[in-house]
Amino acid sequence: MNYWLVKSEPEVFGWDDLVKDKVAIWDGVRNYQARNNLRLMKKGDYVLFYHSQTTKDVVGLSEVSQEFFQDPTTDDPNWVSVKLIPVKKFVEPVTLAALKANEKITELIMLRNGRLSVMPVAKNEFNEIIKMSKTKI
DNA sequence: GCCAACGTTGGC
DNA sequence: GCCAACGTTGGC
Repeated sequence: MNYWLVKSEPEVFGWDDLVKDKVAIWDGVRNYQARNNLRLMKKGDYVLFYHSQTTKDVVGLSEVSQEFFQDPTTDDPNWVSVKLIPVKKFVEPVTLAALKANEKITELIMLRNGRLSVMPVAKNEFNEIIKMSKTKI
């Protein structure tokens, strides 16, 4: 099983929207690196859900419910989507500042490349983030 | 609102 | 194939 993190602007599509809709089609990705990561996602992989721009925190855990398929918002076969379902809202959101301050979190791509919207997370760092969220999975 | 970082585009 | 210019993202 692999671990991932996706970024979303809550004003466009936030955690509450995911819960309300019960499933999200993760479409509109137009970046090759992010696209490559979408293609590597397997059903059942855990996906951290991060709110960019506003609160800048990881707010919950989601899961891949369907592996990649043609992005329905374009006919260009370069672009793919996956489906995500909510697993659990974090008891305490994990802020970007807290991630930066945690010495155990060193590889997280977001801390170096602020622009990538879909990225892998190392297992030990994933576990650390879950621990920081005070949430039982 | 500004600016840094980075990806993409297009001229050569 | 290189590199400058430009656009976009996202933190501050």
